Amino acid sequence: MDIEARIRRRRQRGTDQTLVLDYDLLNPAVHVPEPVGRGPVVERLLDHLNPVFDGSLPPDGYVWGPPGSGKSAVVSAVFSHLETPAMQPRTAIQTTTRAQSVELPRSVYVNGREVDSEFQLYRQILSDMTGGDGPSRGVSTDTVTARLQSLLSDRPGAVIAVDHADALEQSPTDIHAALATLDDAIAIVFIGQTPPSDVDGAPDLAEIEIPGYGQQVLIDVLMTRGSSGLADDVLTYDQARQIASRAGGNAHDALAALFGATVLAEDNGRETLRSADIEAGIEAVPKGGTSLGTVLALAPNRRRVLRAFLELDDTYLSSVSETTEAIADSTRVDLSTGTIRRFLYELADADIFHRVTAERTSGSGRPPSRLEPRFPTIAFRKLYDLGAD
DNA sequence: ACCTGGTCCCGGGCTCGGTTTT
DNA sequence: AAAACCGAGCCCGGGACCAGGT
Repeated sequence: MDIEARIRRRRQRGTDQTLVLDYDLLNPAVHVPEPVGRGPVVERLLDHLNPVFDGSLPPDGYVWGPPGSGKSAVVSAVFSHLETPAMQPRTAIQTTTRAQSVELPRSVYVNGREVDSEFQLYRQILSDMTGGDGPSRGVSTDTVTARLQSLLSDRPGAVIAVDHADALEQSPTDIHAALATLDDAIAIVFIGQTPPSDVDGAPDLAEIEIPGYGQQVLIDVLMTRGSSGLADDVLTYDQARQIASRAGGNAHDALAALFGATVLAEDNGRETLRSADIEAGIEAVPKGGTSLGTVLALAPNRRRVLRAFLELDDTYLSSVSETTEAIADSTRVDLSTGTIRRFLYELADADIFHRVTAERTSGSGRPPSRLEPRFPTIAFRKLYDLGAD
């Protein structure tokens, strides 16, 4: 384990907490370098990327599958390995029959959830290729694409993974149009949940479909992550099976449930997981809900609103207006009621809340609705509190 | 008719990066 | 070299307007 990870553990671990060793290993939004049980999928992705190892670019591709099937896990793992220095010597060795050493295409991984404008998409690619520095704003979108263009003009190009493509405003076709000037210099691998036939531009791409996890593999995922992230023997096989059986092949939901269960046990000062913890952990992850990654990628003020929401007493949850007022009173947020209200409606629109229309008993006007969270609540609360804001 | 909840949109002002002026 | 200026994207505030009820 690297030193950074050791320091992180120490900062996260309370003085007397012996249950959880490393929250990152339980966090479904954090991907591990070696995903469990996805070997065949990794192979198919490597097959697709094969031209990269000869210094040329593969065709554009579309990786798709249901939520929590390991798409991000596999793609981010493979792409991070492409960038390691170990990849480079091989080209030097193979140069005997070639004129000169072959420079491999760069690989770039962009998370569509963290990108909500065209500007940010290109900026993200640019800053990835230049090692972190790039304008955050203050320049035009055209300037950013122009810089990308000049950066790629004298290189073997780049292969770009655009993860969570469903979250982007632009379809693959739009992105191609916008990047048309550097069409020969880049290959894009889109990743999404929507079947290719329903995505504009996707049917023309090489397709890699990822199925959901099987029950047994999901148990393996839980046991592997649990054994490294938790103290010894905390998670039993039966408990892992209990979680897996309710997760419907969704590794995100399963890990979020385990995360929630351990937080509950820890908060109560226990050193083992009880059946009730497991059950409550599962309950705190809505079926077919929104992923932790999406919620954590929200702008800071929206996360604050969500955090404030999670500590409201039930009496303030009967209507959006009541909830708005209560959040406005919270010390966590410093926003006008109008803005909080707008945020809440926007979050409901983004499926982060579900709006339930109340069966009004009296009064006039349109009946109010109350908000129910559609994201893993316990896990979000803990991760928010661990973060610095 | 009237009321309250919900949707939509846009202008102001902020921050950041680049450019021109001092 | 420093300072002043400018223009870009983005967040917040808020208002106009629509929807759904008595």
